[in-house]
Amino acid sequence: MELRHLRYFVAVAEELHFGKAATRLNMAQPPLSLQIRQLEEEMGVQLFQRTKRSVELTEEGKVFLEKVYYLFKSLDESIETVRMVNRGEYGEIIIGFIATTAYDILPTIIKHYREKYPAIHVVLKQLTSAEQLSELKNGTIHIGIISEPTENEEFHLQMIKQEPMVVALPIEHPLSIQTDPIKLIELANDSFIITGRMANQSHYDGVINACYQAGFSPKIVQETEEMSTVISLVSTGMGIAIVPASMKFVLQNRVIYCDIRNNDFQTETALIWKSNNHSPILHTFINFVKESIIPTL
Amino acid sequence: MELRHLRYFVAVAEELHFGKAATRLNMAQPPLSLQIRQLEEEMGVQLFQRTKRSVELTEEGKVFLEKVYYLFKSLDESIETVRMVNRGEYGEIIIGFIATTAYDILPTIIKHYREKYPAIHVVLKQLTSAEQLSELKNGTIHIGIISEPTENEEFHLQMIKQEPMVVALPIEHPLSIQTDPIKLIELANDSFIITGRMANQSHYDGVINACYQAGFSPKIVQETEEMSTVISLVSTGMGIAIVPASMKFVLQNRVIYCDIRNNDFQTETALIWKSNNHSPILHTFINFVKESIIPTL
DNA sequence: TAAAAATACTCCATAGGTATTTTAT
DNA sequence: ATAAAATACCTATGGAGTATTTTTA
Repeated sequence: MELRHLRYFVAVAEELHFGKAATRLNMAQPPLSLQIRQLEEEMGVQLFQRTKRSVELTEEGKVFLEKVYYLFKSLDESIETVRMVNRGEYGEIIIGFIATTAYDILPTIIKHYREKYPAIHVVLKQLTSAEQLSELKNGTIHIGIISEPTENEEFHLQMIKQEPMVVALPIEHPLSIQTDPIKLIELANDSFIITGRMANQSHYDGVINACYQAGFSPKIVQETEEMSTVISLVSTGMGIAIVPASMKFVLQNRVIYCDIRNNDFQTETALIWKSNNHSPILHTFINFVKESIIPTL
Repeated sequence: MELRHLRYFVAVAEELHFGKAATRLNMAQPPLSLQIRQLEEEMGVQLFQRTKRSVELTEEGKVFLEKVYYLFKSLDESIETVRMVNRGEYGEIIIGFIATTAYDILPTIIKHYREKYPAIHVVLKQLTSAEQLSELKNGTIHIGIISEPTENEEFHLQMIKQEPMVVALPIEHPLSIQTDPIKLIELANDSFIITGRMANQSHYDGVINACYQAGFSPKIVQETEEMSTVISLVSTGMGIAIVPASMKFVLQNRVIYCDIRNNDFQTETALIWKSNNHSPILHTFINFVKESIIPTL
């Protein structure tokens, strides 16, 4: 049995006339009759009641016609789905991200991406930058959102955000009433809260380095896993912290965020993916981020 | 696109080797490669990642493989369903029946028929014998269960039950204590309750005729639509009735059923269908009734 | 260099065409 | 008499085979 037989069957079933069906199929009547007979023989069932002068569907034929309509519909949908996969509009993407992006850039990207590509199943995995590199390698995530953009021939990068660092102060801190940018050296005697070097290496090293440049070594009283925990501890008055500007909206009634004077210490957020991954879904996602998110920064 | 392309695609997708797939398909490798290329061209999508030394499915190919498995499964099921229609095991049968069979023969038939042919949707329509003949003609029922078997070249008949008539007496009736069969002439002065001639012509005429043969004309005090209403009225003491023996189980605590002496007045129940209807479901049903019900009578 | 897919070509099975017959209205 | 499907026979497309080349691990 071939699809040809089914196409011919539908034509004859709809026309109920071998001659007209043949015309519609751009073929002659005898081969059409032959093909229908072949189909009936293979199925072992009479599909049409032929009375030389008129053709009608048997009960078997009526049931089969409905089934064949459904089959062709399924086939068309299958092909369309495959084409969507090809255009990066259908499938699954597993996205790794660092915790700091969860409050700012990630929700925006995912919300708009889901709206534009509703047939793609998005899986989100919160990981450190280092973990993302290893998961990219073994294929358990397709793309990462990291904060330590280090160019490399194995991976491609796309910068998506550069933001300045700000100082987070408990509301009772003496500097919290100051409206001018703070000089880092003013914090030389403060207690610092910071995410651990394991959890966020670039941030840890960045803070240490910025303080060193300012002429002091920060006194670290507490390390945490998450940036949000840092803010939470600042709010209790345990100490101060240097955090990306995007954290400004966390606990803003109990924590004061101050800009840093002459600051060139920034945190950079980038997309990262394996350079040999040519999956259309991945590249649709990358292009989506490039086109829709970056211009709004 | 033909089913051939899909069959070949499945073979290559499962073997991930054109040579082995060709062997499995009992064909040579080059035409197989050609057919797969044709399929990819028609779909406008790469299904395999060929690297001369190894073949693997692309993301598109993986999705398509699942869809194609489903398509072949649907096709197989469709063909099997059509064959079931052909064997009279799938579809719908609309059965007309007279009210008297609803208490006895009909439930038994339908219960066992449904068990044996669960894929057939049974529709039941209670109609008079006359109504069944007209509904058979216009095709709104497929088979009837009637009580006026009149042979005819347009219809075929199959007797399914012959049962004697009995007398239904209210419990307070003088004859109700009698255990011997009643002579009809003993009922000459009784009030008769009977189903109307419109509702059940053969029964009405049969009762009149039986009384006439016994030497009297029955005094009819009430006509009803349904035989069960007749029994109900008998139970109130309004009068007596002559009913088929199968009614014996209705209201048996308040109505006494007595056999009739030297009785040759019987009610006959038969299947009836259009002689030009060769639907397998219909004939499966007829054969089922012949084989399973008649031997139990 | 060896294994596997792609090319190049050849062949023939069968889908499809033409002419005609059969059959029912 | 006519319309429509079936039959008989012919043609040719393209599916499949054989031989060979290309490619890469």
